[in-house]
Amino acid sequence: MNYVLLPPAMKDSLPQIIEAGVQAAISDLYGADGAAQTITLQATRKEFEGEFTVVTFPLTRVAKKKPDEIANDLGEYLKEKVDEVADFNVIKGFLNLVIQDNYWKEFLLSSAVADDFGKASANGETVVVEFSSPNTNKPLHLGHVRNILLGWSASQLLEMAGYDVKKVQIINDRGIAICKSMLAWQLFGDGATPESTGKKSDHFVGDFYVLFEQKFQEEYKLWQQSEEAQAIFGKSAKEGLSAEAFFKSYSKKYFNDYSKLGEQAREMLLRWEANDPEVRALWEKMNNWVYAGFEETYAALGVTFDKLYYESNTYVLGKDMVDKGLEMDVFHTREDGSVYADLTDAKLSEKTLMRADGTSIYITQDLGTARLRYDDFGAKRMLYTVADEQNHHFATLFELLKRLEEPYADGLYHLSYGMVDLPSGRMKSREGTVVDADDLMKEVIHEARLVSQERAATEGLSQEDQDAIIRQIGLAALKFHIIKVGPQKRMTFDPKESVDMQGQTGPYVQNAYVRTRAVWRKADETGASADLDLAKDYTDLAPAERELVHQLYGFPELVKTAAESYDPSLIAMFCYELAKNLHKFWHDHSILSAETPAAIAFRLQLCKAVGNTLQSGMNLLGIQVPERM
RNA sequence: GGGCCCGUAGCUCAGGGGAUAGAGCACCUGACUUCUAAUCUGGCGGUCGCAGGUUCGAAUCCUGCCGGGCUCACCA
Repeated sequence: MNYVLLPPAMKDSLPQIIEAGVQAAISDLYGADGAAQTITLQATRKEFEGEFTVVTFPLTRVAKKKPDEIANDLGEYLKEKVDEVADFNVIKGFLNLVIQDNYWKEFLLSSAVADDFGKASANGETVVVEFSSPNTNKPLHLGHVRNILLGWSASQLLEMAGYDVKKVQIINDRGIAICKSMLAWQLFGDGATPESTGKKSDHFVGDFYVLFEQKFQEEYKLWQQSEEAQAIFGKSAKEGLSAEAFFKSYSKKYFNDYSKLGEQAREMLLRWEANDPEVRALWEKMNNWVYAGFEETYAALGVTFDKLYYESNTYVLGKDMVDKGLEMDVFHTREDGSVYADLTDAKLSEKTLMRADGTSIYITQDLGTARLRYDDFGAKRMLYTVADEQNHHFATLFELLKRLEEPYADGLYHLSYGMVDLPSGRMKSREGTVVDADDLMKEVIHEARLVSQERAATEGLSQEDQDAIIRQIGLAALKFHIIKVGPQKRMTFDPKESVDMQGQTGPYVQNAYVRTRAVWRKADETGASADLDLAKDYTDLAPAERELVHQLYGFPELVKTAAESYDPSLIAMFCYELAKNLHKFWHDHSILSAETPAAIAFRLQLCKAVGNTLQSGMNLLGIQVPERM
């Protein structure tokens, strides 16, 4: 990957320079093959002076000396022979290296201040990122929010790392669930519409889904009193099982075999599949309501997609993939005509891909959809942002595509993430504990408004501008709170903590950015110069200044790492640390009344670079930064 | 039962061979005449689930156990 990071004279990174220097030192001082040694290099702990630390313990064998002596040897050598190394100190076998101020200055003023700092040049590769992918029977909830933030951030990261990213979602727009909403609307809706009720349209449809479940439960409760039901209970219930427990587990069976409502819903699904014009029209009407609602939510979250796939189209796909598999002899036919793949040698199970009646199943569609996306975009990498409950499904899907020798098979990745719990436990739609995405945003924005009202920082701005800022702050709190947790981890979402605006939060980072902007506004007023040549005259960087520059220095590499591991939480942590150091610097040093004009210019440039980097970092997370707050 | 994931401060989370294990919240504490106090200072807080092993060095790697989650459909 080519990073537009350093001017030609600085094309080797500091770790590379140091490593080469240490290897040369080993050859020169100890007569061993330095190039054969792996050098352990790490960031210097902040309680010691220096930026990079060489761990000398592993070198005792080649050097035949004590760690402290080796560290001193190496330190002397590097200080003398490597321009970038200004000084060193040794603590218990750890060699801490201090980098030349000139190097940091050159880096800051020529690279870090650039608007595209950290951005890789295009690599000509396309990657498809799937995320969100909701059902159309109810509005988006907290679980979707984590999914969307992860998928979006991964997309932004990949883009910054040089990829051409296509953001897609597959919308589950068919099946029994939407039929339930449709039926409830038909039976109990009385011709109501989102307009007539003033409800947000996806919530309107979701409410009918809930209503269906209510009516179904009422019907079910009534049926449980019947002789038929009691007979079944008497016959099928195991010893000691209460009626309540039995009927709870029997619900699905009741829906399929006895329920009037169930029968009607299933009939609607059949009519849908038979392309019944009336049902199709209703289906389109209700789905369009849902889409309009989703659109609002996506817009509020600030996400967009390049292409939408609909299951009503893709559920027929995959049959040619099955044929291909049969031809290649990686899939096999059973006696009843059904098709399966034996994946037991890959520590997976035997997987059916086609029923005896020739109809396909879920995973078959996914085979076809993967191929369709490849045909659409030519992407050899595809990312699926889906909760970890589907780990096995994706392992199976990827294995199948590999055996089919699909050209993109090696570039498939399941961006798996842990589900979101509430402090009270798991979210359950049946128990009404699901946190709605729209409500959530409303709440954090409300909270941001309250905090904002105690301050006067945005006085003089139009109401519209103030509202926009408040929105940005509230959403920053929410998004940062979710994205700062590593994807793999199941997370507990406490609504109280999600509206925090102090400490390790989005608004804290935003505030650091705002400060870097405020000082530039003031500089414009007072006519303070930020001239680059003037800034170069600054000497003797303060520890807080080198710390900031050093941190900026790591950003491009971090973007690369985060993109490769699809882990936005790394960026969130970086933004927080950078903001923290900016705040500390701000507190300890004056910028516009620094000792010399050169110091003022340097610090202004430092603020600019930090501000730009905070902005890029936050944008990678789908978070905006305001100019004032 | 098999497979995968998780277990670190009261709570939410970082760290995934290297120095005395870190942040934030909460609690206690000090700092606004200044470029934004949504900030900064100090304090309190730990058998890194348990037990073995590998290593100069283990929260980190290996093995076994304990606890939690997900999954192993001709459901989606």
